[in-house]
Amino acid sequence: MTTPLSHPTVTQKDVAKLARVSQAAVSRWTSGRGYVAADVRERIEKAVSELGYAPHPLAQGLSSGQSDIVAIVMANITNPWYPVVLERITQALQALQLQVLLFNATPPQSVDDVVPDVLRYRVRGAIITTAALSSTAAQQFVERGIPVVLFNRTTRTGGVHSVSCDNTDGGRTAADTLIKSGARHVAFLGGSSESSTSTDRLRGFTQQLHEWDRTLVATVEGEFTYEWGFQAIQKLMEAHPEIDGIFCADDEIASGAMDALRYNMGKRIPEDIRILGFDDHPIAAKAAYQLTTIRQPVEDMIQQSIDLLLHGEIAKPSTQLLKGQLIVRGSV
Amino acid sequence: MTTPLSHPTVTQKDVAKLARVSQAAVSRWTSGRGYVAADVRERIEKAVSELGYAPHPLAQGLSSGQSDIVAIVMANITNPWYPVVLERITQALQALQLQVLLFNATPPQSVDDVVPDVLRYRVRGAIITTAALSSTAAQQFVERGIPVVLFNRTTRTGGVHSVSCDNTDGGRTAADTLIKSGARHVAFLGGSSESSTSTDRLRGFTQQLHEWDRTLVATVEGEFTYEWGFQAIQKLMEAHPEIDGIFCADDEIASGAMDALRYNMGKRIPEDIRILGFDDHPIAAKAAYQLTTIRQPVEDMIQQSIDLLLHGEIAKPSTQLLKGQLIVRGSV
DNA sequence: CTGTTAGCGCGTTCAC
DNA sequence: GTGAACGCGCTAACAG
Repeated sequence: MTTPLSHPTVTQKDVAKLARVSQAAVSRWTSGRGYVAADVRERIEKAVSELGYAPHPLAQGLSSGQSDIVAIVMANITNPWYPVVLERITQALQALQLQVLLFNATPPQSVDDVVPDVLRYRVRGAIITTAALSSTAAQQFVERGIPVVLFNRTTRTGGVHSVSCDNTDGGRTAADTLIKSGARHVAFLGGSSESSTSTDRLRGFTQQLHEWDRTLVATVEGEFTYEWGFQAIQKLMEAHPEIDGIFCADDEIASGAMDALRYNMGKRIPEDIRILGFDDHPIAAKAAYQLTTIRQPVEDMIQQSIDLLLHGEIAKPSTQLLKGQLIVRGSV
Repeated sequence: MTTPLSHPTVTQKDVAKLARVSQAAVSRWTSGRGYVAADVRERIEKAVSELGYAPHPLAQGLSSGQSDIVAIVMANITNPWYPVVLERITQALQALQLQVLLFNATPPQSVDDVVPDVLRYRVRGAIITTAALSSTAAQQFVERGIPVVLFNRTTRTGGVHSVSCDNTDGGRTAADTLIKSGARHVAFLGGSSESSTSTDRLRGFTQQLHEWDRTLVATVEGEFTYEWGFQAIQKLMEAHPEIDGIFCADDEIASGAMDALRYNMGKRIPEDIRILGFDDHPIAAKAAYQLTTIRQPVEDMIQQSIDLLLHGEIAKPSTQLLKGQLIVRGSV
């Protein structure tokens, strides 16, 4: 029995001919929509496996207007938290027979820059894990009926869903944790001041500090990188040597701060100074850091995102806020 | 002046009607192939900008058989070296107006599992950054004329290109570096024994050790993870307490080993024991590790990969081997 | 239940 | 140079 496994492009027409049915019947079979009698189905299935037929998703999309491609717009792939996000998302999507088209929006490129491209592809939906997109860009999606989910970002922009950790609540937890561990003079080492992620965390932190009748000694904002955390902490400590507790907007910043503190300034953690991060990314668990942090519920966030993408109503944008979880290690 | 910016799906036909030319003329204009008179071109361009027309890549692909999508198959996104690879690749590809379709091949899923999917999409080419694919899978690509580049993996499989660091050479450098720094009893902490990456590094290491009249005290192989490095080093040191120099198959393993050595076994690095890694991923530069390592020439590797993808001949598979560079920090 | 017909948006002959 | 006509692989009406 010869197996002509993979000749160049076998189409529905080929299957139809071999099975002696119409091409439309084959289409009904592949799509699962419409009726196909038992004997016809058998002949089709036989032909399909004989020819090694596989539907062409791009052609399917063209005629149905329904793509099975989901766009993911990312900027901070280098920040170790995002790879885990990306990995989980692609896995979840692949399990649903959806494919991931990846768009990079690293600094020279902004989210708005790549929007035209993702639009051109008539994607099924878009997950955006980077700075909030402009309202005009958002509108482009809405007009075309393409669902958008902002991941790890909140927004007031109309028409787009958003899923993120309850950063304000996390900020409060951070304050409690730091104070209870004995910190008396605390500061905040933020990420970008334009990201809701950073500002929300700061807000909750400040609020809760207030509850304890403590005030924030200092706040510095920059970017979500190791390097920035490393530099910023030094200036911060010069200006405010009394600081003995620091809440960092994410674990990357925290790891930079810890390294500067330990290896450049000879501080002990947590004896001299307590450090708290956010995310719980892979590095936080390493023995060299043992960073106490607030873990984002990645799995749930992804599940929600995909749910909204597939079943959410564009007309009623939803904002999901999931609680983070304090992971106690050795840095407080 | 009304700007009907983004009505649902404006096509070549719409442009043609507005410009009072044929749809074929518009097609020639967008593709740049074929002749278009000056006045016609002007009318088209005017209509295009008025309507905000953008070609539909999927339809382009359908009729031309040429896709502008490149598949990237990855497994180890969580290993910090790969995100930087992914970031660079997507940037380079996007600059060329090519889009990235990402496929995840994490353990339950193997490369061969996702091959059918990437095939279905009639992609322009595929870059595979994970375990070598089976020869039957490779053949599927060849039959369809889809160029494949194995990134960071070598192969004897026919029809696929491969770009990687000269791992054998890197292994030799590792031996030299360790020995010159005074190590007398060296061991190798490998990654997966099935990856050419790990075995090539080991081979060069062993060879060069031989040149120095030294033998390898021990070799252990497992996986390219922090956790494995952390555990493996402990067993290794129990069995061979005399070890004072270790070459790790990658920086992830090395960081795990360093942590275990320092925080579980009270060893000093590099005084008591010297550690050498491979890759030069972000963590290696952190103050907490200061890992001496062999940097892979990522930029060049990516450039070569894309070159082969776009201009390489499938009939003559090419194997590129690029030299790594020793980055001296504090761990030897 | 099935086959026929007509598109989806675009590239590509081939006459004019 | 240009446009009419056809086909890429598939879905979605429509009659029968």
